[in-house]
Amino acid sequence: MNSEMRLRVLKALADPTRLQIVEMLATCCCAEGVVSDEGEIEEPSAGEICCRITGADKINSTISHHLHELEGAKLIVMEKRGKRTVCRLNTDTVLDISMSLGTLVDRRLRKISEACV
Amino acid sequence: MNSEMRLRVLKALADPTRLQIVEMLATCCCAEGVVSDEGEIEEPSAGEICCRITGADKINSTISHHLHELEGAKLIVMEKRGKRTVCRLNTDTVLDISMSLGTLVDRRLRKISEACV
DNA sequence: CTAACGTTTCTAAGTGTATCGAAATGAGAG
DNA sequence: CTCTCATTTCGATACACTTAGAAACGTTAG
Repeated sequence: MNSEMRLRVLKALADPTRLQIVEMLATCCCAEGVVSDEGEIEEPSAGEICCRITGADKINSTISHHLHELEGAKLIVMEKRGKRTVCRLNTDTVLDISMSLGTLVDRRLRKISEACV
Repeated sequence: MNSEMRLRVLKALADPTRLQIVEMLATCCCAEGVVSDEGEIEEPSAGEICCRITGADKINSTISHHLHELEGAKLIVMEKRGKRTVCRLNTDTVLDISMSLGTLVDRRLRKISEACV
């Protein structure tokens, strides 16, 4: 990850709504691979994310804007499925930025980071 | 680190000038404990940081503002020494935010994080 | 004491960005 | 095709933040 992208990721995370979306995607479905009754991985649509964040029943332009901001920073992946647009966390980018910050200050993390590559 | 503080740290890092300051403090002096000729750890003053970032010979209000923003996010520690104000990185906060993001997506990091406490 | 130095505070200007309502788009249902 | 639903795009407003210059502040040197 180059310097420009690192800044973009940090800017994307530095907003309360967007951070909330990322945390929600991380805990509720993608990281652990939660499986639905039908045996498929649950991936919330933009509208469902909006519902959980704001309580509104329909997606609004604000959440749509934030989702595309996160997509631009490669923090999430969006995929059109019929009428819906499903979203999942891009765990690679989250790990990248975490390691990028951690290796600034800790030699042990630097070794772990190298070992993970 | 609570949610409010996490957001403040991310906002502090999500600015090119401030990120540059943090990276500079991490690489040039504090993380490795670089030692000066006099046998003391080198801690740059606000003016020296400004010089390295902007090339200006004197500190300007913009850099001063950014330094206090970083201090408010506990990313750096500022200490008055006579006329100078020396700065050093607060490695604990950098590690905290790194782990906070990493543990969102990776079980292995969660274990490392627990082991480090 | 005064002068010089490093830094901070104040004030103002300009930029960026979050937010919202309304209109537009696109896909599926009937 | 028409209607509905999920989402995006557009346009406008409001707020926060970066930046910069000038003045003020505290400290050290002479």
